[in-house]
Amino acid sequence: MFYYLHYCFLFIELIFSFMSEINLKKLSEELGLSISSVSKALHDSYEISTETKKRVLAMAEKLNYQPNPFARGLRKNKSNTIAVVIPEIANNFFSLVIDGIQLVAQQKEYHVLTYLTHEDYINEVSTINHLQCGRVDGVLISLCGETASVDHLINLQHTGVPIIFFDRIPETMECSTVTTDDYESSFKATEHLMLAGCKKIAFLCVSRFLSITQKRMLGYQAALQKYKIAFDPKLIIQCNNDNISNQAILKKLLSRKVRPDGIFASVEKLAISTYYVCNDLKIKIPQQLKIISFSNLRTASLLSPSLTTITQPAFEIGKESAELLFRMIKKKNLGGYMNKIVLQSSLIERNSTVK
Amino acid sequence: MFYYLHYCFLFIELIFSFMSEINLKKLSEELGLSISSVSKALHDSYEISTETKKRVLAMAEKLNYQPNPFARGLRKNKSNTIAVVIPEIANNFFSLVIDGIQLVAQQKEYHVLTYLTHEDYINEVSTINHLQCGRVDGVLISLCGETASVDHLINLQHTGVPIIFFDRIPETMECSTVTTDDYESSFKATEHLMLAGCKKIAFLCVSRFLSITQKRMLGYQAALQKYKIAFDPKLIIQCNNDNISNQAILKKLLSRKVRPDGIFASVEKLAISTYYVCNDLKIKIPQQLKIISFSNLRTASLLSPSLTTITQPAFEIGKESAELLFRMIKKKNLGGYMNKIVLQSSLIERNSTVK
DNA sequence: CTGTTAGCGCTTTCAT
DNA sequence: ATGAAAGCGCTAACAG
Repeated sequence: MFYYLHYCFLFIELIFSFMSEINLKKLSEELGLSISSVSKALHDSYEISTETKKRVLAMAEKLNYQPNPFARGLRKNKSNTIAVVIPEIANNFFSLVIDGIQLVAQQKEYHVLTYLTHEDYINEVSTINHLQCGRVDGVLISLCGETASVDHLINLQHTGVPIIFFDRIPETMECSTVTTDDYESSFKATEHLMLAGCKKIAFLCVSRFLSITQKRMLGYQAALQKYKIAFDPKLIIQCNNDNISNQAILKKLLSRKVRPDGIFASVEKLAISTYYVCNDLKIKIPQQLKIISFSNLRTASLLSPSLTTITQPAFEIGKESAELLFRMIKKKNLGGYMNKIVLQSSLIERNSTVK
Repeated sequence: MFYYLHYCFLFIELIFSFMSEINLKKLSEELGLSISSVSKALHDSYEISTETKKRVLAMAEKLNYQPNPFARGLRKNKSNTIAVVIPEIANNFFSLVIDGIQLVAQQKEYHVLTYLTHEDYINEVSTINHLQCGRVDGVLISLCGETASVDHLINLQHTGVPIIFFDRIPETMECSTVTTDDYESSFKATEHLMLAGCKKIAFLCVSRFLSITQKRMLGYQAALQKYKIAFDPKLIIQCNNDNISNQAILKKLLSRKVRPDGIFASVEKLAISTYYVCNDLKIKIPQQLKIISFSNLRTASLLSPSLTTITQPAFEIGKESAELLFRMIKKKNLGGYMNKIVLQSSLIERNSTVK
């Protein structure tokens, strides 16, 4: 019995010896120096002799010393962390954006917290509120489709946290943004369909009041106008975030007696849903219906038939946004100039879509 | 001049008043209570009267008090954060996994740090080492394809951080894992090709020494054996992480005088590359070459022709992994039993691939 | 039921 | 060139 206990304690001790985090105190004891000297040495302070610095660095390396991020964060009021808030991640556009963000963050030795709102406004608000307390040095966000008010973001900005909005930006708030040429590219996309002979082009969107939806719709309307085609509000199709219900909506659209002959999907997933519905309804793409879509689908040209896309430079959006954010963090540039970066999308024609 | 300075100060003051984080001290001053009472009230301690609790809660709400995560983390030695370490994010499998992880993390009010290794061992090691110092309460990881030694992970485990490996797991380390039935599903996939008439099936992989590659290859070999087809090492094609060079490799493979009549891609991207190469070489799928692939491509059935897939339950893998991790965090179950969870993949036949 | 205080690990000012 | 000590905001043990 006692032997058992004895071993038990030995075991526990073993665990604890493993678990012992090495901190400045242990390091300094090991070196016979004071805590502050070690700290200074690790920060390459001019106050410390080269000899000592070498010893400290060697020992830190040997014991694999890693400074406690909480102690440092508490003391310096800096987290070395940024937050990325996006509607969803299982999405080619957003996962590419994150890729770009991570690249820059890694270079700057920053950590990246990711949050998903699932297009839910309540989620967005509570996520942002959790960021009020210095958990992050900056925030990158693409608004959820239901964002009604941006008060939560204004509050966050007021607490001194730099925010960069990308792609889905607020209209009623002074802020830095990274976007693409939504109006121009939508104009071109619509024109593309009309040049291919379309007369009744439906515009599919998820959230009518989102900045990008607005701009894309304006581009669509302007193109119609150029070709003297009357704008028909019945061809603006408001979908949502649920694929099943979207397919029902699209089924209804494509079963109308006067069916559209072209689809402009302002979001990738709506184009995909259209494909499935066309398959059900035996509608031939592109003979009976031509489709163009905003999309970052890497297999777009392999689809049957392939999908002509407006492709946003998602990776670059991530990179630019992150770089802009780090510039703001560095300069503590708040209340100053707000930056507006606009990148170019590219229209990728896949021959089988038109003709 | 002096006026200018004056305004300058006013401005700075304004900024600071905005930026003033409210902490327990301010809250307690506002309420005329001690800091500890406020803290206890916020934690719903039995020591505090209902009346006081109400007052405190109301004031905290009013001032939108958020506890400083660094102070709390430092004190409690707990971060309320987990890390997810994956090879890449612009990948249907991994982004779905993250989706599952985030769902669970959000429920548990945890934060999620994401790190990408880009299949680079050096990156993996340095990422893991940065996690030694209590930055996270647990780690979810899928190994990079070049992982040579797992010492960095053993070290991390020894410091007391629970680790769950998913999909790509180490072979030489006692650990908890969440995987899928790679052997069985690969067997079925290979069998599927053989039943469709294939005699020379090439096996494409990215990293030969990865656990999943091994298991998938064993399933492939076992199926060959069942159908009395001799195993040909020349049909094991080692690719890498670069699409361009992979296409060159595949081009070479498909230009052999005795060309394979079936492809089993152990990774989605290799199947896609095969499609592109076949297009170049005018090889008809599936007439001249049948393809099956591990894949989470949501548009697999829209590809031309559609791709038959073994689809791993990526979202569930994420959920299960995260849930297991939180159980370990709660129980501080280290050195104890290691859990091994195995989920089922599903073989999704798309009619156009075979026949 | 409420208040006082020590201390988590680190940085930084000041003293030597 | 090195060390002592205060304090970041919070929690928890202890005192009253």
